[in-house]
Amino acid sequence: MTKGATQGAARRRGRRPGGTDTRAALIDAARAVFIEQGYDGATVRAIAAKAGVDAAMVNHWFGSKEGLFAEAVLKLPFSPHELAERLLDGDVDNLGQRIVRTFLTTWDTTGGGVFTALMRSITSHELAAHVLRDFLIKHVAGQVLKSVGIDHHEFRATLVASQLVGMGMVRYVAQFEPLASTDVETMVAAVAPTIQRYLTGPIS
Amino acid sequence: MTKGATQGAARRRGRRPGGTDTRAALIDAARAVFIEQGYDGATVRAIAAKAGVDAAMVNHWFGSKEGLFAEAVLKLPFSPHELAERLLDGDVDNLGQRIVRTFLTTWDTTGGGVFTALMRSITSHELAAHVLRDFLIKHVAGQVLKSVGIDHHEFRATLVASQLVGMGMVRYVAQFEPLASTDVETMVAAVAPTIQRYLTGPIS
DNA sequence: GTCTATACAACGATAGAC
DNA sequence: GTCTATCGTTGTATAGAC
Repeated sequence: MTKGATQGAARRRGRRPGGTDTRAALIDAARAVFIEQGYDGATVRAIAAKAGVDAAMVNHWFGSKEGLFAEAVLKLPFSPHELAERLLDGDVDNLGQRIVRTFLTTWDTTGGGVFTALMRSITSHELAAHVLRDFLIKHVAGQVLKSVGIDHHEFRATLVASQLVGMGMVRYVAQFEPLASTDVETMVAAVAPTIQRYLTGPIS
Repeated sequence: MTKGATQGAARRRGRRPGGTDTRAALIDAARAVFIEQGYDGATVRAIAAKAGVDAAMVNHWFGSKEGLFAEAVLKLPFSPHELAERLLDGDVDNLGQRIVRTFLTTWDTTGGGVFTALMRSITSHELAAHVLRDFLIKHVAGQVLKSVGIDHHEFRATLVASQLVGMGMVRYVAQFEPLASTDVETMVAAVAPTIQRYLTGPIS
């Protein structure tokens, strides 16, 4: 659209003059459209149109729609190493609070639409669930729980994930009130004890 | 819908002999296919084939695919009153346990695919989220929490929902191990205290 | 001159509508 | 059944960078 899809006359064939980065434009457009429409709802043509290029460019640069999806949506907007470090910076007894607070502020500021897109991808595209699982378990949960150093750390990790995912589903996707509009600190007070118990408390 | 007036004598041609109810057969088939494939994945043709009728019948009876979806999926064969009664049959101190156990045994026996379908509908179909929310909050959560009789019952209800939805997402949709394979009683031991605190404990 | 990023046309499949 | 629209994808000619 604003990207200069058709600048007055018909788009010219051939290589564009220097500086344009079709690949990056496609990733930006794909992120937006996948977020809005979901994997199946997003069409290659719509993404290409938003990027101001031809649909064939998707196959040229990413091989397929699925390749573009992997590049655009599954490359999350945060560094797992940074995240783990930030969570571990402090007392283990407050880890639950930091996790809930970080989770909510992160997704609140990104608008929640990204989280919805992620859930939509997971529910409709088996590949996404697998990739996300490996990513989370290996790079975030693994690092954090190794530092906590306690038994059943894999089970505890999935328990933590369950409460966080559910909180995101209710807050961002389904938007059940009043939870969807509850301020972050109230949420921390309510949910952090749950996370803390899953991390370091008795679970059986 | 756009039916009713046209189901008289004008539709004689091709009508099946005695007793068969194409409309009901379509709803049954649609329920199964929508559950299995999600809204986008379910095709009108597949539904019609399962019902043993022509695809044109969908348009005839329900106007469109979306009309059929509304009739089939959003009217679940589900008794909220029964559910609420079953949950309330016992001590309030064990309510968390009963909720987790009922949730898991219900969805475990239906295979988990149904839960996935529900989440898929919610994430991809805004209408479904609204209808489901009203349904749950009004008929199930409302009744249960009124009996518990405590402050902030709406907030508590959404907190409970968040843990249950998240547990289902991890167990049935994303299938994160080991939670996905953990037996029901171990899950109850781990998660019930969370639910119980959301219901009757301090949350702020 | 060579390479390649690009646009365009068209294909086969498949959907919902009529 | 047929029609029409649209999907993801592929083949190919070409404009421009190097």
